[in-house]
Amino acid sequence: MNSLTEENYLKALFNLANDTGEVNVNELSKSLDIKMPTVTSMMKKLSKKKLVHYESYKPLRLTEEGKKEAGIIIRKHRLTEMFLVEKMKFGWEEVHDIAEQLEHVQSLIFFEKMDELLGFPKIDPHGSPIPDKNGKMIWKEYSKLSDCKVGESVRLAAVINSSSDFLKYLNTRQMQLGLEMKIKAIEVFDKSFVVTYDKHLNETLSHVVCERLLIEKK
Amino acid sequence: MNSLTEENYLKALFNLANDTGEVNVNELSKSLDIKMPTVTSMMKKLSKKKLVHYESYKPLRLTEEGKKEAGIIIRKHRLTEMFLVEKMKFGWEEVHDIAEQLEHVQSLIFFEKMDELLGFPKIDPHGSPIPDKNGKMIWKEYSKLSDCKVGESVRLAAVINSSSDFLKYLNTRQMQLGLEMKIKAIEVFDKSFVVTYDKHLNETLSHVVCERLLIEKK
DNA sequence: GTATATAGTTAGATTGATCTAACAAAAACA
DNA sequence: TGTTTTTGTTAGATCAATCTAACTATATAC
Repeated sequence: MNSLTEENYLKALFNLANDTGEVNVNELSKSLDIKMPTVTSMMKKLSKKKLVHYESYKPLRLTEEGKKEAGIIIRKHRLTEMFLVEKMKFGWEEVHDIAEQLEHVQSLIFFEKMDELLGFPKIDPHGSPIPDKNGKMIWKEYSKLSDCKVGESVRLAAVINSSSDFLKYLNTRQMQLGLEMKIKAIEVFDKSFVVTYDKHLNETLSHVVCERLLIEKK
Repeated sequence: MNSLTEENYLKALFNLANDTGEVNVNELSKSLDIKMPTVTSMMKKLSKKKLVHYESYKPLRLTEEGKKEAGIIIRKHRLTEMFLVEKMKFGWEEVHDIAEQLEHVQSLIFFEKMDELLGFPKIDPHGSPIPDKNGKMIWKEYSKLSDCKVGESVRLAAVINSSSDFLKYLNTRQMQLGLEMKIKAIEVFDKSFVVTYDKHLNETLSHVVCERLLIEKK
């Protein structure tokens, strides 16, 4: 059994891991807002528990067991977010903070029941995949809207870094997952996009926004 | 903000309080399975936070503020139990342990949403009253089945000390809140009751069981 | 009403999670 | 390549929550 604190370290390691699965102590420290010496000592502890590969001055890596544990926590988080949106009628911009607390509930049956009531969803309200019971998660390869070209028709599949402010911004523009839109123009000087969807005929999206919108091409 | 640990002490104090609101250090220690010196030091801490009246060698009492905080935790616990039973289809014998974890979630809006979805229930699945947002709770005065007489017709209104084993015992006998039954006989030697309800024409209930069943007379 | 048992407190140690200060290694820079 | 900056580690302190051992006050019992 891992402590709540340990769970937070595992989750952060999982989320920060780059393509090779490596995370620096400094990144982790910043992400958790915990000073580096504290992080180092926790890494030694998790290393002793065989959850993290730790060697002095080397980048951190989760072990297979560590990945599994982290994946299960993320599973709990995302199932909870889905439950909050689908069954409790919260907005997608409200659920992150609540899920952050519920993800530490130990009762497995609680989350299995959620899963069942939701019909075993594969993605959360922000389009992120929900890991299976073994913590395994399958990432679908989406493109960023910012990498698309003029004239393309796309479907909004997921959002990156789903902060409340960003999601509220999308809400005010009636943008939600599944939305189909067409790229009318791309401004050269600031890389902003002009798109059309539903009743929005000329909505301008800044480059910052387009980088956070993941889409499927139609 | 109180720590999870502090919340557990407050809740225990609330639940153990007798009619005068007093609790002994020893009782609290046993109830929480925490040694007495630890309890003493926590009481000094909560006293500094104005949540408990503490004087050396005197019984403990929650302050008004302490009662409020404790009441709110119990509100969260009982709303959660109700939600788990009504909306997530758990059995009443399964929900205590899960609610024990969820009651520490800080998000107030989460519990207000539960309350709303449940239609603002006044009692939990075991018949215990749900405190209001200020932690205030109104106890209805019920009788114990064990205090009733032969021939009386009663309605099951609540159960005391709703341990999983006890509730499973009731389940196997198709006993649930609202059940109407008639007392056919009381055995003198062991104070067991013979009752009739639904299709059960001669169900025998031990004295221990009858003491845990709270009823309204019809 | 003294002796004994029970309940409660004090003192001091331990563990987990954090910090700061000081130092060491690795990376970036010039 | 040598210096500076950034990153990471070690050592030691602090705080919350727990414990045991030893002591004290209150309650119970004869």
